[in-house]
Amino acid sequence: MTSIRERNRELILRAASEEFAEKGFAATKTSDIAQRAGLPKPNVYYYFKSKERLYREVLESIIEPLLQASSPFNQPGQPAEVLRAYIRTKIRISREHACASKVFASEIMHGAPHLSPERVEQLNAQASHNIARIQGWIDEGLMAKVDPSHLLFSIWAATQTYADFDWQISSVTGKASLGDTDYEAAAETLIRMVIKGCEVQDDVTG
Amino acid sequence: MTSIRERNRELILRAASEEFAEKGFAATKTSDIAQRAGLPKPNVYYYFKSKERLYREVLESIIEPLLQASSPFNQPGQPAEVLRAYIRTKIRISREHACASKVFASEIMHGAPHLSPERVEQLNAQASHNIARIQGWIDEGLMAKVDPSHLLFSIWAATQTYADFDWQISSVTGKASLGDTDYEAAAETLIRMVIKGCEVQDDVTG
DNA sequence: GTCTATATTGCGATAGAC
DNA sequence: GTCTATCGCAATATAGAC
Repeated sequence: MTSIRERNRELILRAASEEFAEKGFAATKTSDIAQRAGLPKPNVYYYFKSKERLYREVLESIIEPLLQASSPFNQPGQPAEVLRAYIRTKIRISREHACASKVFASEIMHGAPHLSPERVEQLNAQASHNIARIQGWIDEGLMAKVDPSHLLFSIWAATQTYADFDWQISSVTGKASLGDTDYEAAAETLIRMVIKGCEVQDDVTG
Repeated sequence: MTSIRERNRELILRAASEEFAEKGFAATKTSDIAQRAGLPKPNVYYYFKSKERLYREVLESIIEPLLQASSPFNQPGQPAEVLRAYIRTKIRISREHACASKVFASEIMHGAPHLSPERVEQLNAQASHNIARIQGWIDEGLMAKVDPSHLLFSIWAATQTYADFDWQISSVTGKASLGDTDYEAAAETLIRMVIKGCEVQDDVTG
């Protein structure tokens, strides 16, 4: 059973994600969020104390999926399998959590002023773990000697870009929005660059 | 001879680039720009009519370098040469025009509301040209059949990321700022992924 | 719990002295 | 051409009726 409270909170959170993603934190008006949610403005303040706390909740909503995306790195598996799964998951997040993803990117771009040190530490720890795992593969001779950090940065950038720069991608491709086949092509292209480009040992492609 | 006028304009433009890059358009206060430039606030309005016009000038300052970056695609050359030169130039822009680059990214992320249709058209035309050139190489059998658009998006993302997400990169690597060797490693890693990953014909790496 | 009507503040922009 | 002092407005936040 979903109470009115839960329902309204959900409506506001969704509207806020969209508004913050479109215009950024500072440029977004709480009245616009309320309007998009179909509720009067004071409700926004009633459910979420302030614009900033609402923003923090939107931000928080993307962290869990983001950490989850690294799960392939936390399980046993061949390098090619792990990297493939990771890239596919990252692209899926860009697609399914496009708004929150964009809000997160904008936050990071401006030095993460609203992100708690704990969260930052958590994300960094996962990143360090992934980098170490890649370095391990290199040491075992399972892939070429590339810089693991820069490899990871490239994967982040290339997957995030489908959420962050959707406007540019639409503008260049002429498509209003990307479909299944586009995301499939995006994943294929990046996976190829990583697996072949880094000579990752792989039973499928050699 | 540089007049006071030119000098002050330059000071304000530089300060504005930094402020806009750090906080985004809406969150930036003209008083902060003035303070950073070491000038009183009304001077900002005297030289640049409004906050928005100042912002547009900052934005404009990155377009020329950005279009310039595609020059390898506008000259004859082997695929590997062109791609290598392009990637190196894009990374250099991320480094040398870090602030304006970030402002541009933020603008694009929010749907380019301040960018003139002419500029958008210009950038899209160049992008289309680059994509067509890559497709040409594929048709000639000079590289593997990858999706040229997605390849280009990946290159944009992976090179821009060093400007846009500098905070994250510092945070993960633990370095306050990247040096020559870091940018060199970044370029090497990406070039490898593109050339090897897309099986671009190349006399050097085969 | 919900919403109308209002308080408050902070910032973009300018008038006018030098 | 430059800067001090101030206006006006827009947007966050709330008091208080229902």
